[in-house]
Amino acid sequence: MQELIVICGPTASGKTAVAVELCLAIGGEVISADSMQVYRGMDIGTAKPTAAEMHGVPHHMLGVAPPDEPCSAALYRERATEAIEAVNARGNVPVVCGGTGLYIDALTRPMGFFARGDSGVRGPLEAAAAEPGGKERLHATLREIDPESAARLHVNDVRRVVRALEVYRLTGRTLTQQRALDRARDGAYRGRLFGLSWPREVLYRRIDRRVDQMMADGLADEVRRLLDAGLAEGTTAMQGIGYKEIARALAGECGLDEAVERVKQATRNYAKRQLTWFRRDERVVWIEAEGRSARDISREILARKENP
RNA sequence: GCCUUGGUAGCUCAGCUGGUAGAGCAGUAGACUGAAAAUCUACGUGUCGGUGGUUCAACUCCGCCCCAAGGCA
Repeated sequence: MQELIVICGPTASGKTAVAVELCLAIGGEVISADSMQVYRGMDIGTAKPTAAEMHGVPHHMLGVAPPDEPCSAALYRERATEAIEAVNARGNVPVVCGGTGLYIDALTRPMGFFARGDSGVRGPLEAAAAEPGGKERLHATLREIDPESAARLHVNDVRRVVRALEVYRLTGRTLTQQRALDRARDGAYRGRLFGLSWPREVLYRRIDRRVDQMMADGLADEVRRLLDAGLAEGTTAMQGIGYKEIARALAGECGLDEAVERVKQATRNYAKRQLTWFRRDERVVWIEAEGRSARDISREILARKENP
């Protein structure tokens, strides 16, 4: 099974530059693993690498989907797998780089992603959950058909409870049964994950600075362009950090300064969630990034890859 | 100088006819299988501005002082 190098870590940890350095060193091409960079027209707010930052290294899975229809981990895996195989065919090395843990797992772990979301099934379930006592009833229903999942999921985690019921209605198998089937299979690739690590306070300061830079680079204009193009608030893409907050400011709900503060706050919260995700992944080899150049870090990754 | 209103958790504030206090946010930790930058969970001892007094008991009532905002001179 092919081994995939994956550069991961929280937002603003410097993954992009490290991936590029690594590719320059080994003849690689970057496969982005980012749930927001896949959308077209969302560049500044997603910190999509610019042409200058790419240094001629080909990048894939950037801006490959229209922002008005949601992408998904399963869809991502399909497209990313195609991209990886194309890189292989060219005789180059695919280097996965991104902060969306689920997308990385979609490539490197056996995950079924059984049953595409179906609004005909999901809609009524969500409506039922919204009624008084509805969450409790749905959770009780799940407990009957799939006690293990019910025990695993909190009553308030409506999204996952609904999804578990949806999978059962759509496939006739419970989530627990589906997951058991997964365990018997292999993932598409074996992941060699390298995570970039920073002292928390330093990372938070980098985030604040980067948001200011995004504003200077024209984030507000980018959001306005998307809204003018008809992208509705509440779509998956518009739930991206930086987009939902600025959109509200543009609608006059708050000042731009206040929106910027919220973007920073939301980004810091997000970085922390990413850390929780990657920390529990036993495959991740953590690399101290503070005070080091991207090239230096990429050298360490190569060395560690050869001598585990 | 006088009057008024405030001073309670990192921040914004609630509260007590007197029985030593609690929300939201932040922070920290965790979860996560076709929405994942989403969604969900857990964690609250702080000189209740200071100091005297009344009281069995004061964050709560009274006096004085300090600080902030506003008003009057």
